[in-house]
Amino acid sequence: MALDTRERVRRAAVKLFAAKGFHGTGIRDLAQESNLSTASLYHYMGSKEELLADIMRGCLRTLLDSATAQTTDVEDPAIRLSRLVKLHVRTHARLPRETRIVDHEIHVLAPATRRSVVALRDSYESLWADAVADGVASGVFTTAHPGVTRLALLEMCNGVARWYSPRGSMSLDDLASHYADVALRAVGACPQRSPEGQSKGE
Amino acid sequence: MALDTRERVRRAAVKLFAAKGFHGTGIRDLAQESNLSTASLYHYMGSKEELLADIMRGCLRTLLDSATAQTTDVEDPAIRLSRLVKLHVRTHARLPRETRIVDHEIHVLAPATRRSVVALRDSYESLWADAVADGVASGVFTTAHPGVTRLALLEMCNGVARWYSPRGSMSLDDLASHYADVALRAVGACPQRSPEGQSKGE
Amino acid sequence: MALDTRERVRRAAVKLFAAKGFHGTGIRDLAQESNLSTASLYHYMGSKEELLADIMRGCLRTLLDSATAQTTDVEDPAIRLSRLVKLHVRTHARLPRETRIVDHEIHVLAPATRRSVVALRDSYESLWADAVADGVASGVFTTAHPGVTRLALLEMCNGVARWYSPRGSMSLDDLASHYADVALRAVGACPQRSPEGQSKGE
Amino acid sequence: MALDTRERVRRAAVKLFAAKGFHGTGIRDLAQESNLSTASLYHYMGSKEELLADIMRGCLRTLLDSATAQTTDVEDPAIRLSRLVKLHVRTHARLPRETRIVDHEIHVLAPATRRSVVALRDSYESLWADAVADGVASGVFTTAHPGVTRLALLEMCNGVARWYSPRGSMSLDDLASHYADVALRAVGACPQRSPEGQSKGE
DNA sequence: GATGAATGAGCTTTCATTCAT
DNA sequence: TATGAATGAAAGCTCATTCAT
Repeated sequence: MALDTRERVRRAAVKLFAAKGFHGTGIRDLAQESNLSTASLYHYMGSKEELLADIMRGCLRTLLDSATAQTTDVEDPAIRLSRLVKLHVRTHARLPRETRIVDHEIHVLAPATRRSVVALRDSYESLWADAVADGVASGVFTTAHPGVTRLALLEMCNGVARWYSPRGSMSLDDLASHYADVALRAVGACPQRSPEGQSKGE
Repeated sequence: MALDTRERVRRAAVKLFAAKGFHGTGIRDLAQESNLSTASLYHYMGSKEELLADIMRGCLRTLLDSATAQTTDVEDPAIRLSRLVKLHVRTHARLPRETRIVDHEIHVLAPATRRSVVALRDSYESLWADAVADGVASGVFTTAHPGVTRLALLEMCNGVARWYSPRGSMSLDDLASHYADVALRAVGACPQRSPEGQSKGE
Repeated sequence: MALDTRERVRRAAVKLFAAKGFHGTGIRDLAQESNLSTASLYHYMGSKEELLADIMRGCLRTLLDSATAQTTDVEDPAIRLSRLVKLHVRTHARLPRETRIVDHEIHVLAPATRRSVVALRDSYESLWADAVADGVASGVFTTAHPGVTRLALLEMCNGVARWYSPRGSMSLDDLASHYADVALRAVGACPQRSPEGQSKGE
Repeated sequence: MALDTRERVRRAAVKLFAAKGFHGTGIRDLAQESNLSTASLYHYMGSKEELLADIMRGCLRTLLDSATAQTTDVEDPAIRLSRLVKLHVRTHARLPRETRIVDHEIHVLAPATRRSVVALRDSYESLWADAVADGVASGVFTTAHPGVTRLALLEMCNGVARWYSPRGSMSLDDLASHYADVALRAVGACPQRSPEGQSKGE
């Protein structure tokens, strides 16, 4: 099954933006990597910046949708946080380039576009904030600085995208579970009675 | 006390590289921020890339020297790791822009320069690796994947540079201690009997 | 017949490089003379230096090919030398700008490019050297310093590019014949019995 | 005896202008070659262009003065031409860099300066023109195109600066005599009865 | 006499993008 | 759909020169 041209361009952009940065990647680099002329490129994207924004929004939307699906109607804040962490870690391990782009290149976007991306990110992070806040409210979590804790946990998990290798010694499931444990400990929950079994889902 | 021009240029670069990225920062931006003409800029730097490399090396050397000073002749691996984490967190909280530049812009450097910077970073990280390895060897730490643990901890601490604000609710000392606790837990040490009192030093 | 753009650029470069020198000619001068923007210029050339090298190689290749065609299978060294001189003079009179560029700007080229151009020039000059050497070997020529003689003759003929004007009082044929006579005298041959009739060809 | 600084600058300029061309030589190159700072350079020269003009004028004035001294009050046009050629050849062999600068870089000069240099050159060349004209008028020379002949002879001799090496197989005296012979033959004089003995003088 | 500091103007080249075909 | 041609703007950097010290 031949790869859709638009998708080829997207992948080229993901590869190059992650490796050399948005400003370090020229339109000619994208064209070459996509096996297209620079002019043809513009049949498949609006502008370089829109291409970047599309990648970011796609990544964040997937994350947000998955996270929403996995936490909706889940009462226990510990289970919610655990699932969020596992999903986040898995996503950053599997799509390190997309997630690094989201993490590193937001400053590039023009204000209007940036707002739309940041809004998505905020929606996603509010799932984390809610889980933490609910845990604190119900007495399951104890943390003096919920906001700080949320950010610290998020950044810790983001880091996975910068070092995880599927060829390494650790399985993705173990990794995700390990990070979930660390997170629950960080909010003062008792992860030794694991809130739920190994979740494979994403 | 008037600020040395060379230092003014360095600060301008730190500010702009951190905010807009190396490739997103033009030589004219640097000149304006330094209150210099673009031509004058070149009295105080070799090239834009050398300026970047100098900033990176300066940051890493300071970190390496401080870390070495604080861990040399310290037997206990838990104390060493604790001090490394605290220093790292403090440095990333106090110099978030320098450290983010080190973390984000290494790919920009030409191979030869990159090697020199990476060598410094490796020297620094080997202090972490040694502490973890010694702890494991002496049975104080238990971690199945020392390499992964080191990277995960480093990235967790790096994250501080991306969110910490001195105007926030958490003091730098509390933050550093907190991260040290998390780190010791992550390697299976027992931080409840804190390996040493609150160290204020850097 | 409209002039190919690439050729327009080449002619502009020939005109300007000859008049103001390579380093004295800016990319903006070339663009203006070619009726192109500076950016468009780069559709038709690799770089300013490659444009120069192309001009040089084109000129030398034409000269080499013509010279080879006119001297191959010619036994008599006097006839060969005579033809080489006439061709050289004619070429320098007709294409004074190209030939002056070849003569004046070789030092500009980067080492690798320079080697390729010098190799062409050496191939061409070896035709002269062979003619002289064969003439000496067969006793037709007498010159104590064949290498010096070759260089002196070449430089004498190169000079034509610096002063000949088609509006002057001397026809190109007369000029070429005259130089051939001088050359044969210089190697001690007897040109009064002209080695061949007036050759109009090139 | 230490070398006067002004003279050191002049020699540096001669070396570099000859090797890389006027426009190919930067003020920094000159400073480095002179062991001076760029600012100090301006104590010893007016501007880069004036330095060039000074070199040219110096070279031409020396040539003109020597030529005048050697031909004044000499009746025989053959002797005059012979001496002019010998002097010219010797000068171009001994000072190939200065003479090449005169030959190659006149187009660089601003109109006013150029006029002053060209005036000197014209004065010098008029000695040649006079010798040829007198020879033709008195019937000693026969050449249908005196102007062309003068230019061709001059260029032939100029060529010496581009190839002569003092380490070569030919002495300077032989070379100069040889060129004088060629020149006299070219104007139809009979050099076999050499117009005068070997002149060593310059 | 010597020079670090400074600069406006300029350099060659590349940028992202458009458009006619 | 695809692309050669085209470009205004900007990139990083160097130019020759001046001047206060």
